[in-house]
Amino acid sequence: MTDGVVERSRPRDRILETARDMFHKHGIKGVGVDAITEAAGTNKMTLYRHFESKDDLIVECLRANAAKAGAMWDTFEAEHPGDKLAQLHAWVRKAAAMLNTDGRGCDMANAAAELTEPDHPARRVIKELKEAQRERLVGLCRDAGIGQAELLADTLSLLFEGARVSVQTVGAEGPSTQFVRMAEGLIVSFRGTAAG
Amino acid sequence: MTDGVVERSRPRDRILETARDMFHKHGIKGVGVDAITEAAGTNKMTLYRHFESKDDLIVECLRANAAKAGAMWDTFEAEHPGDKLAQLHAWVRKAAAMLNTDGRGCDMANAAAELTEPDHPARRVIKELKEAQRERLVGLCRDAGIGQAELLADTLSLLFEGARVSVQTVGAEGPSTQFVRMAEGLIVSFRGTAAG
DNA sequence: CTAGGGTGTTACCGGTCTGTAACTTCCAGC
DNA sequence: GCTGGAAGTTACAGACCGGTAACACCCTAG
Repeated sequence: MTDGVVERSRPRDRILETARDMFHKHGIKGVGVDAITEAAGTNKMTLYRHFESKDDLIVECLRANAAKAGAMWDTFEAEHPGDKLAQLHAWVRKAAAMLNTDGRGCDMANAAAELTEPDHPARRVIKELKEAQRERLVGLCRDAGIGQAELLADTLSLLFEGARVSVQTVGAEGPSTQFVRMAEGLIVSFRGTAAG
Repeated sequence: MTDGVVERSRPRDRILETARDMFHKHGIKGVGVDAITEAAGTNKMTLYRHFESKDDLIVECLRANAAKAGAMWDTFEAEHPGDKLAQLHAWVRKAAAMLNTDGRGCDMANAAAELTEPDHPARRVIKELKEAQRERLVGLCRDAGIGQAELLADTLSLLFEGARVSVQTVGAEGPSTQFVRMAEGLIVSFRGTAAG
């Protein structure tokens, strides 16, 4: 078991953290609540005292993931204060780094692939959080002075999403190795036509 | 139940077809063998006479999917014989059409998201089939006289893959609506630098 | 008509799943 | 030291899972 995040903290936090890790590694339907609580060093009753159901736990995990991703954006601003173009390049580098360090794709995309029920509570939060991320990337492109900010942001976003999928299907030595080149080329290309 | 593909044909074919449909709609772990056989108008014993295990059935479904996708490529050649560039544009149109008619992503990508065991038999065939598809797209780009054929093919491939994921997470009205524009723009751009 | 293979039926195995009940233990605040 | 709430423990319910055994059936090839 490499899933033993059992530091001493409040049981709810340990459950949430452990669940995030295990859902990410093994998929949502690939992990039972028993396995989560055991790895978290607690028990099932405690889980159900803090979360209404497994579905509720899933939703909370997705929100926690989004919060962590949001914190990543703040580091871009901190490292390149005011320089939006540099932040965009930082995003590209960070994205590429994730492709090489994590063989699993985006948790939200994976969750959407697994949870097919149209009215599953996770589906609406996935949509909501993905849309928020898109807004953030669009804003970055726009503030970087790029004309067709939406189009560039969407293109970069789809490229990254596709690269994560590609890593999961053919591995990190496949088409995803070209991600940085693709992304940087796109940014250059869009900057060229930036008739603001 | 909309999963009733119960035309009269040999049980093995019905099982395979039904399983493909149900795996696609509900995910692999979201469908049990009982549900498949019932929808296929047969029973579990017959399934296990034709397939070694559920995993074996999964693999056969993926291969059948790939075969169907392969047939699609043949229609491009049939509709635009010899004209590789026209075939490439046909691929773009076909890809875009799939984004609007099918809210679920690529079966292989979804399977890779669900089947996390590193040595799952499906993983190697997913990789193998995806690599074959890549070869086909690279070949098309190259025969269309595009200089950096591999890079264009990989870029288009990642874009499409990402668009399918996007449809699954935020819906068909999200960034995927721009797929054709992105793809066509890329082809134009790569054709411009086609220093053959 | 008959033989035999493909198919259908029923029942079952052992395991796992989410979720709950009833009870005990621990520990911090007063 | 006492108390109250949070956490742990055990057992269980009810459903579903993949997979198998034993047997009855039907339909076609000879």
